[in-house]
Amino acid sequence: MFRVMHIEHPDGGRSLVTLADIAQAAGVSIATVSKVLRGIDVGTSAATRARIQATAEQLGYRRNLLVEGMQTGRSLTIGVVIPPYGEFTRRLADAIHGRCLTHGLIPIFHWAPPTIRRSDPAEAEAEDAADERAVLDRLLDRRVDGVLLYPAADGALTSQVHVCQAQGIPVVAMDRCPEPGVVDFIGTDDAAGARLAAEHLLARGHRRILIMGGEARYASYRTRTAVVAATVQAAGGHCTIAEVPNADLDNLMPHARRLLAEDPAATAIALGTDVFAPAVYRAAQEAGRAIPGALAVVGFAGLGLGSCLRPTLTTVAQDPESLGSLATDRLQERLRSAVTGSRPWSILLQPHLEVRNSTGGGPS
Amino acid sequence: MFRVMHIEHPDGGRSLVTLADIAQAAGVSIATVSKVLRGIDVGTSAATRARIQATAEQLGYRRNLLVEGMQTGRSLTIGVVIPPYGEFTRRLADAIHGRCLTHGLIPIFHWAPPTIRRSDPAEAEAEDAADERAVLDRLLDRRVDGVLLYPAADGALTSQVHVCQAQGIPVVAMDRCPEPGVVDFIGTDDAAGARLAAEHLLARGHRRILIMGGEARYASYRTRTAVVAATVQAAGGHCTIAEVPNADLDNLMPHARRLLAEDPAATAIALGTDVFAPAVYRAAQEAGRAIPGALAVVGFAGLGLGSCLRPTLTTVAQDPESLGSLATDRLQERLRSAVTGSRPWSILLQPHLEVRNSTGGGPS
DNA sequence: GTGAAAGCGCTAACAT
DNA sequence: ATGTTAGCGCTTTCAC
Repeated sequence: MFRVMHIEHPDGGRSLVTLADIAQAAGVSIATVSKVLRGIDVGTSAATRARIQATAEQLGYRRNLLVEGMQTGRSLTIGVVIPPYGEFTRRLADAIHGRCLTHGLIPIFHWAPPTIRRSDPAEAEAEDAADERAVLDRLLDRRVDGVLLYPAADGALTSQVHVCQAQGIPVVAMDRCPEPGVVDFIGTDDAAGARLAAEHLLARGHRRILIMGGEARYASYRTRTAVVAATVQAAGGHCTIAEVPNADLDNLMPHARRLLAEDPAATAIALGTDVFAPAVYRAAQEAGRAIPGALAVVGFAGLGLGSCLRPTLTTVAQDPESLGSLATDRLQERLRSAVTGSRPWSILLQPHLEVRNSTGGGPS
Repeated sequence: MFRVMHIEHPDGGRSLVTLADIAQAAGVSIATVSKVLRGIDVGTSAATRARIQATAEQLGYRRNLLVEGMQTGRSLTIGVVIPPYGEFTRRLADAIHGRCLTHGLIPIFHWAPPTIRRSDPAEAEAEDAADERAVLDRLLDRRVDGVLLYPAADGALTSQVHVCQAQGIPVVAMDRCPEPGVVDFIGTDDAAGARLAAEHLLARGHRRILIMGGEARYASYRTRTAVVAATVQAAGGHCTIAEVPNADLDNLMPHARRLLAEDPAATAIALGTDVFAPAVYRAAQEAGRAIPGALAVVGFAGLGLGSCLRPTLTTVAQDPESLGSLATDRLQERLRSAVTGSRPWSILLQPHLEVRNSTGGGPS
């Protein structure tokens, strides 16, 4: 096979130019070209350096990261496993992507394929786990240098984390933790957030409070529900709690109606997630209860949705941007200090209360 | 459930199992292992095959796609360039990802880094272009097999498309076209959508109609605005048009207010995108105009936002899922038939009207 | 200062 | 039915 080499202007038809091509064109060895192009200073003369740079540029050379990756054992990619659940994860992904670019890494995103929901939760969970496993394997096949994990549930993927660690591939878990203390973890302080929500309602005089909590199999939702309830009760209030599945508006409505009906004397409702808000708003409307007059609502997440709703939703705002940035930066550190450096690291981001109209506060 | 493997690797643990390891353990040659593991039938005996499979499994072999990619010239990855503009692109990305998995490909997403908005549009555009260029280059460095492109604007990236094509890397453009007729393209039929919107308003008796159009430098927005106006005028109606930048709620408000004030006799407004709706809703409220009673609103996009708003937003619904799936499938075809197969392909998806409350129709 | 040479882990012709 | 032999494009000693 012969190689056709055109010398054209920079943007011209660049085909697969190799170091060998440059070496030949510049009259030096491949080794020298390699060193110069990667900025490794072994005392190459300025003249040679310039000539090589120019030749490379002229031939339209592009590094081959597949080969470099194989060669150096560093593919300059990281794997990111995220489920496709909407705005939160999207913002998270954006943040990760941004930080990766500044680190010269490229993230390979792998949202676990949307699982067909089984009626049997255990079955569904098993399937989720299998999916995520497969996904992680595919990432490892690509020889990613590290992995950012957003497990489907707490405790998911522990075995996969071990596989990674055994291979010396750093892992940072986000939002949900596969195995506390064993892997770097960064999440949100749900307890603190729940306290903010509860105290806000208490401060506004509410004592009978509904809690529309998310699925209890997620630690985040468990914590939020429990802490709101505890805080309210400690203040002499009373809570009525419902556990509600993650679903779309239509499927959420029955739950919302039922909960509102369960304690008509309740004057406020705390949500496990902003996602429940539209259903609650509509159910309240159906029941002829004005928000915030007859029912105050506080969400959890800080999604954009909250400011679209009328009245705007008071919510405990999380910070997916920081979550993503910090996780990425941490992973990068692990990557740099090669091996198992310091102890696993575990930090919780503090959410803050975004007071808006659904609790009678805020501007606009 | 999971099997614990205590295979101490001679290499000190860090390095992964290679074909050579398997070959040695199974007492065969590397080539045979390679063939068996890739399912290439050259008449290998069932016994050998089984032995190799078992050994590979036992040693926990994982293929090295970096090497395979270098070797075969097919990295089994595709590059996806998408700007980070929210729900639409997120749904698009999801669809792409899903289809990639079924094709055994892995998408490498690269949303162009959010540009700092320059006051000078030309400058901003130049910057966008530079960003996207860099992004595409990074993808090519990774030796992606193909590229899915969502250009920042029509006509963007044309030179990059040529680079790809010169290298034999298939490109499919989505939603906006770098260069009609030169590259595979799939988009939405904006004209048809605009007609749907206009005819809907006309059918409801509206004759004085406001158009809050998106930035005219995007062909989509230009088309939507022009076709709505033309359709309305053809029916003897009258339009007042404003071009509005893509911005957040606060920055949108002045535009919305101004437009509403400009023709107080107008009874309806057509939006270039659903994103404008919250601002219009608020401006209408400020002006004491009820929706849909005193002002009918029709959006364009079909975002989830529309069903959160009260009243729910009638909108021309696009279909990012189909867009992504079709684009991916098309790229896959190009990948299979190796070289420049058939003529560039260009199709437009038909949007449909989602009638909801903001025009006085629909349920709920 | 620069280059020759030995791989990296794998695929793919060609032998046997 | 299986093994041998070249590479792929690059990095990395270690000579000259």
